[in-house]
Amino acid sequence: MPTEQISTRESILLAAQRCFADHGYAATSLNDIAAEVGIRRPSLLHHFVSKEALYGEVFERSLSDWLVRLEDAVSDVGDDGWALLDAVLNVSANFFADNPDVVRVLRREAIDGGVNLGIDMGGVLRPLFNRASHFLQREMTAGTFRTMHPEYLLLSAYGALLSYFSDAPLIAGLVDGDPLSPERVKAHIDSLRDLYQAALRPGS
Amino acid sequence: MPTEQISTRESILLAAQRCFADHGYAATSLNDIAAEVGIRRPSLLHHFVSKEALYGEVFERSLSDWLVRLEDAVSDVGDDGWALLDAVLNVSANFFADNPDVVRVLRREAIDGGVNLGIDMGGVLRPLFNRASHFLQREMTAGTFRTMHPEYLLLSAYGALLSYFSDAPLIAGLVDGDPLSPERVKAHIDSLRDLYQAALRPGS
DNA sequence: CCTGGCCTACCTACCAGTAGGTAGGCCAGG
DNA sequence: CCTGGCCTACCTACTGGTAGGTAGGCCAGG
Repeated sequence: MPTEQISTRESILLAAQRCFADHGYAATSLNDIAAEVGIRRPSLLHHFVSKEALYGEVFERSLSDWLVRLEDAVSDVGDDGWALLDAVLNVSANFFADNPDVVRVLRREAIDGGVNLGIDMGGVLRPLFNRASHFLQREMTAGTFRTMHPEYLLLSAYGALLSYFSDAPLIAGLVDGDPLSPERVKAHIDSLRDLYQAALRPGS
Repeated sequence: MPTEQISTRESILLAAQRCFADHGYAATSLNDIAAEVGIRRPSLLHHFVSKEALYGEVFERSLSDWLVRLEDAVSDVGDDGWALLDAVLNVSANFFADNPDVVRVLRREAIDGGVNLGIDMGGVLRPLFNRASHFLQREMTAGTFRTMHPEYLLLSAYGALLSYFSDAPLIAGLVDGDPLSPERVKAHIDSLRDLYQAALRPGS
């Protein structure tokens, strides 16, 4: 197997992802990214036609990286509602913990509405959202889950899951120790599972 | 009673809050804010010594507006755990719904870690966080609430509550209708209450 | 009453610095 | 020889911030 040395283009994408995650689109200059890679700005623009194009590629990769991981997880598990829920939680949380830059890029875009650069994040996520919503509805009518409003449940879960990672910089100032350490990430996952199992268990 | 016309300084703060909420600190120019007020940039800098100072004031007001509202709510309600939980949820959600710019400013700062401009958001929130954590712990050992890890529970609730408002631009693309409409906000509050009541009810 | 001085609030004109982006040259490897 | 990848040098647009000036309100002193 060949020693897979990453290309300059790939280095740029990685550096850009980190910068965009740390400081946002506007506060990141192409000089910052180029410096991190170790080249000059015009050389960077040799690989990407514009800052916007570079950002677009970073964002698209971030989103699709998460989605394919999610897709794999739900396809692996059978049709058991609880197992599926657990798989989605586990896969997402571990992915976010391993890729802290991705989640901050996505969150920033979510706040902006994904509109500023012609990115339609809602359009991409909507089918997934509807699918998850219908799944929950089905399991609720089947009696597997307690009946709740599936859309709001989903949005709450999305917020609870994502915020721990996107707001890690703030949370680091609230608790002791690194919130993204394996132990703390596991504790967060366990807590979320416990929360939603208790809330969705039908008896009550 | 005099017709309280707002001062230029106040107009600047309001315009700045909207701009910073919509586009973030770096993507907002003093020209944008000044134009919204209807004055020139140097006139704006007559009222605030620098962009950073202006942002600092906007942020501080945003945070303290929320905190005093919260403080009022918890002081009004007695020592009943469930009522307190409900009050915090209601007051926060309604405040966020009425002040959608505030929550986006705060969320942006949370992602940045509140570090970029010398703002120590964690330091301000930590006492509140600890107080809430101890409250939960007490109620759990007293048997009012089911036993969970209070800190992670708190962080999840924070994320679930806040994200609905901070990510409203994205959510607007996921569901039909304005997520910040009174009906949808009420539905979100009801859903959250239902979720946490089910999760925290001791029997199970 | 009015007049000079001081104040606030605003303006235009300008500064240095930095942004994203382009033109064109150098050079190693195929 | 030519192409890909990198460079320096440059451009225009715009940033936050400053300098200096003006219009008008307030107020004490003559």
